[in-house]
Amino acid sequence: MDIQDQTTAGRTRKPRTGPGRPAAGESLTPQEVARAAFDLIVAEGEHALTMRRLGEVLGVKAMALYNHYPDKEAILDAVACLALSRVPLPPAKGPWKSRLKALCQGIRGMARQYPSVFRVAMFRPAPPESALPEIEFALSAFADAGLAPTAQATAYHTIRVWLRAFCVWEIEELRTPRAAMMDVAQMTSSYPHTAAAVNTLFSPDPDRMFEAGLDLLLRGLQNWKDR
Amino acid sequence: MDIQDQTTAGRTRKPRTGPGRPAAGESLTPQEVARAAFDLIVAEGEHALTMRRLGEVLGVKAMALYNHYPDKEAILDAVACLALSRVPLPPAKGPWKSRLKALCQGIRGMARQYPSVFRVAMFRPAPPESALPEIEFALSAFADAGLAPTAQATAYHTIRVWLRAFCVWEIEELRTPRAAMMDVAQMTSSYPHTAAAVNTLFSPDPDRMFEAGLDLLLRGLQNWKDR
DNA sequence: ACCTGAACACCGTTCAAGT
DNA sequence: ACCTGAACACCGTTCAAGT
Repeated sequence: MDIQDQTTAGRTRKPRTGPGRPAAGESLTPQEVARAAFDLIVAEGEHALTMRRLGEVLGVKAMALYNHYPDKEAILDAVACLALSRVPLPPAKGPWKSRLKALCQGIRGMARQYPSVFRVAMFRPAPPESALPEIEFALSAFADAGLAPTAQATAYHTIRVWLRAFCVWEIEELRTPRAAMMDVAQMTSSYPHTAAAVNTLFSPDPDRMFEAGLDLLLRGLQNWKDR
Repeated sequence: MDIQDQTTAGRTRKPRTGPGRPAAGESLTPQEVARAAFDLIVAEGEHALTMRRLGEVLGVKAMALYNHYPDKEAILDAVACLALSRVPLPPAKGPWKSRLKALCQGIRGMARQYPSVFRVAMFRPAPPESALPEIEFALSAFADAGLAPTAQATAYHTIRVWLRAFCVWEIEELRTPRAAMMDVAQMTSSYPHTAAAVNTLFSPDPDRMFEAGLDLLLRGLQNWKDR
């Protein structure tokens, strides 16, 4: 799935009446705006998304955007919604643990591919309907694990919260150069357990952390009848 | 448990009386600036923390702050560090599960008491040394659970990530009025598992979610030797 | 209906100048 | 060493005006 779309990337909005343009595209649409915002954040980071800059990309003055969204916040919501729609659902086959792992890996993959957008979208409330397929997929797997409906919902919530935060952590971890390790060894002299695990604590391997965290959660899920 | 910081709680900067000027010989300290920023965010929210406003609170012009911090980002880091220092460590007695629960409850309590600050501090990298007591406390509990050092570190990381994100979610959940429930029921007609758990999914009870999530993680920890 | 220019009320930060 | 005034290069957003 390639998200880069050259057809809209460098296009400047020329006066309508272009015979090549779809009729519906004679003026800006909210979709176009959201898409351009998404691409802009991908290309230049969250800080680059300003109303003026976004207008420029769309060949329009900043003020024109207010014809399609009430404010910048609404545009960011739309970006979050767009990001959510890009998460692929794996096939609903195989053991429940595999299905859940595949789902989580898909979300993590999106986070790694578009880290800036993921940061923005992360804790922004998205309209429920766009998340329903993902929710149903997860709940179905939990059902196969033997959980009652309420427990399914609780389990989904817990894993969702962990996964989103893990991805944000990973993005930050990969961004910052692992340089400031300095003399942690010295500081931990009076903390024996910390000293014994200092490498895993202060130079964690994201892949291992992902596997381990997911494993921990799925282990806890086995025979989890009481919630 | 009282989170108020005894060492600085009562001490306010010698009143720079009114809009007046500093008494001769007195000058701002980084501590004072960080503390004022903390209080300002608590009182008026993150958006209220601007250099000009913070200067005003301290009886000083905005530019004076740059004598003590290189930029606003550094001030936010200091606020994060301050927040971390407010988390009380429970007594290191009793079964390991109880100790971990108490630790998590303490952090959650801080989040609920200072939600705005918590949001700011959340995913901001704090200097490791200020977190060492908390880390040692947790690792010691994991050791009692029978985990090897590497597994202790992994478990700590996973629970830390989940807890931080849970608190951010809870803050958002409590802030937004549970009004937009609308006709989810209708939308879920083609998603049977989602429909069966619709109440827990879309009107979750934070307390129950906290208990359940923590329980899930601690359950997964039992006999978790392989990481 | 959609877009623009100009303006408002802000930002963080730099810099030269004061004490 | 610490603080200030003025200025710079931005923000999001409002509003009246154009088409």
